[in-house]
Amino acid sequence: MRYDHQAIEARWQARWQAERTFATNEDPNKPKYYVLDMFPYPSGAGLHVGHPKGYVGTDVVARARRMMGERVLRVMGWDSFGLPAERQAEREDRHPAEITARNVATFKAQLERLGLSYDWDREIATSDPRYYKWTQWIFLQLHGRGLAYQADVPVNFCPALGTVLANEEVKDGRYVETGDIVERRTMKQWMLRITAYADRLVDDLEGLDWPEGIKAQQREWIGRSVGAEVGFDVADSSGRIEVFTTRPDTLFGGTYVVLAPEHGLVDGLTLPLQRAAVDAYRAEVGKRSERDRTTAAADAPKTGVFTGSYAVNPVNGKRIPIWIADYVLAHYGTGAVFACPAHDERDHAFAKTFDLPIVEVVSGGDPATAAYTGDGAHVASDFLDGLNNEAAKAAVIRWLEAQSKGKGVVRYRLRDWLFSRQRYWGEPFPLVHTADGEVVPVPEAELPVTLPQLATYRPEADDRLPLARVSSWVDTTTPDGRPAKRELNTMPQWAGSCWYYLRFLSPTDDAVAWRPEAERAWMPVDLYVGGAEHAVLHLLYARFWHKVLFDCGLVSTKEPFQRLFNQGMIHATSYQDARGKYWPPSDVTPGADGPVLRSTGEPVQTRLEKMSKSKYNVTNPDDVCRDQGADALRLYELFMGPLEDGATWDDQGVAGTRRFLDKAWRLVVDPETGSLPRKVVDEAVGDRDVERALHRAIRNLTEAARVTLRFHTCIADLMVFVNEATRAPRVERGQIEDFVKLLAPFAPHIAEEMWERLGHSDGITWVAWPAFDPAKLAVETLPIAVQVNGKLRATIEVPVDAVAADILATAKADPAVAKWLEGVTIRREVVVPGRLVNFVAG
RNA sequence: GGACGGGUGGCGGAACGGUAUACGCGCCGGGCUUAAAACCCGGGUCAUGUUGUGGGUUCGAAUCCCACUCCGUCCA
Repeated sequence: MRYDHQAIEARWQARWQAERTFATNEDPNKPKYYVLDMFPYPSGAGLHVGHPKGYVGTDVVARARRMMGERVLRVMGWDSFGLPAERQAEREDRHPAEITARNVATFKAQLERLGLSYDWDREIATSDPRYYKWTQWIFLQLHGRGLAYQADVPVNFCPALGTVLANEEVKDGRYVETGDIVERRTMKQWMLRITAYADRLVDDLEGLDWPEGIKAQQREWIGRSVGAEVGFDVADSSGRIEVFTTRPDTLFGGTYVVLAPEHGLVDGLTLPLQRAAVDAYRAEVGKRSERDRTTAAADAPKTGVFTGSYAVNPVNGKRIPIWIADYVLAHYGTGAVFACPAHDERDHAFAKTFDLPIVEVVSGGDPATAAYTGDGAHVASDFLDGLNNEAAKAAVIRWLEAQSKGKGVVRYRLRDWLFSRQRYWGEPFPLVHTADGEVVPVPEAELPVTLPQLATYRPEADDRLPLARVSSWVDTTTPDGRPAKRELNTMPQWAGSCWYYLRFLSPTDDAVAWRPEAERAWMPVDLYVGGAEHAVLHLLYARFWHKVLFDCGLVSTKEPFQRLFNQGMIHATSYQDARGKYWPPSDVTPGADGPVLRSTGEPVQTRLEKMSKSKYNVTNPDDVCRDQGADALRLYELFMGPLEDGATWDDQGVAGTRRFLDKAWRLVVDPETGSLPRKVVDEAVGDRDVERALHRAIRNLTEAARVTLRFHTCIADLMVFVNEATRAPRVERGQIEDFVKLLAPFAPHIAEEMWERLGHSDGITWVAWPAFDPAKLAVETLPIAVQVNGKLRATIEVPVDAVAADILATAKADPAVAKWLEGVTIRREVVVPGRLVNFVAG
């Protein structure tokens, strides 16, 4: 009786579905655990084996924790609004909803085949009117709090798509998804005031159990800098230069001012004698990209030109020269800086190059040789003398404000969120516009504002928005009966994913977005797993909405996602010829010096890349499930290495985990008889190796499911158990049962089958997790390494309770050790209990 | 240019101050078999060297510290 993965997997999946095995347990007496996968955008391409890596990891956590007696919320849904479906709809001349439904069905079938223990009764899709009703409702909460506003803003307009894109979607003048050209246009757009929450978005990162790198990226994205805006009067003129600085405490050391070459005041400040040099410099700088200018190393040669004019340092009245230089950028800060070469590296390099004065105002360094940016007592700074950096900053800001020469300001790199798109396949805004320009919210009772049917989704030459084409939809009335037109923009794709984790709490309730008691019962998300590519945008937007909802009293936690974990990407080998064309592996064959094209013998380059259909390096999980089984695939996904690391797909690897399952199967099913092997017995056997292997696995697995998520070593432990149990002449039935329980989170189908064959009829999902017994790891004797001067010379076996003196005596008696101790004086004897002894001799 | 990871057998990785390479892949040899697949067993003794390179701390460093170097990811 061989292990027939297809029959077993089909059978148990059917049974789980029929019995609603994974329906969420809401027993309030159990500890709660909300484990969430970042839900996918259901693309037309379907899943490849890279997608489910995180899902399998969370499934192990969910299944293990259920067995540990916790109530687990484990759900899946679809981020199903978005441009790709709209474009696919154009190509196929079908409705985006139809395309989306088809893609969702494909994704869902693929996920179901993996045996993931989702509570499918809670499935949601952001493009479902029952869902986006509430997205619109949340928008109204933001609107009502003054956090949504319209503004004429320069936007990234993509003519090919007929829509505006967020900054994050544009790189080097092109849409990151398609490579279409993007241009700047000024348009009236909806904005969300995320900047109002900037401080809290930075500060509340503190208590989150997130990877440090992700927190750092969010902080950097928000880019809070605390400093001052300081006015420098232009000498002999009425002009004034506004300067932003994070180091106002060093104002007394300011020896010149630098403007960006593009700064509006430059023309007026340039004296006739300097005109030619300034113009030439500006022309030169114009040729360099901003990227170039900021990338220049701190020690790169500094360039710049004196304008001929002087400014007055507001703190000491000194006349200081005004320069222009490319290291100052026009639209960063105010486009102007005051330079304190003693305490800023770039200013220092600049001052050295042009022989400008360097005045030390913070003690602790040597300004003649390098800028000192650390803390220290201020000197030569009048009323700041003796203060440290922090105190001096506060003091100088107070002084500037009192003198009306400046003020303390906090600047952010973060901009308000451009929230409208000129697309069809997104949430309509629940707003109408009256003829006199009033914006009126649609009453909550009339939500959702559903999308109308359109004949075509293609952008038209007149740049009219898609929704403008349906006048019966556009023309409406305000609640008090005045004629009005509906808002024609739709929301960006980020909208739906900003709050989906809340909808999962009561997904079928049409009366509320989520039930408050369910929110209190489950939030926050205990473990959120997804790709690091969402480090900034999705996670920042969702945190922002969550905080607004918190302020509205609609959620009880400040933050939505307590622990964040990023799974690594799966790569696979791709083959590219000299022209850059990709070839499928079937067209490539090994040659004398590396792989070549089968057809022409032309050499091809191999690279490890992210899986992608266009690179012909995808592996479809359906194929793996068919050939090796979902259980073998699940095991391999996790066995490849640490969950957070990238890994390379290798078909041989799945064969390995499949072999492991075959071997495990034979522990429970005798291939000859089809029943339990004779070696599995009910009485105690007392095989310490088997027992130790089992409890090592229990300990490691328990820890992995609770904390570490280091499942690859757990699988190794399960393999060790199987190897030990296979080798042993007799094994206790209880040990086999415990092993099957441990296997269940990883390979649930085969585990269910084995569990049933062991005589249990009620399924393994809710069976109690095995208890770890440290005594079972105990041994009678221990191998002790014996080192002489740190080098291993022998290994001795001693009783666990041996005292140091006995261990040393045994060690010295060992011939291999004695040889090295002959004729030398032992100066020190190091004994590490249970580990080693080291003789330091000389 | 900056930030964050990371360089360990032929390969993925384990160990994260105490016997470096658990577990798996591949390869080689042997067994079983008429043969193959599957499966099972084995892959070294002593010495020396050895975890990207160089230095430091320590009785002892893959592990901690410093410098360098290379690779990856993100940000500019």
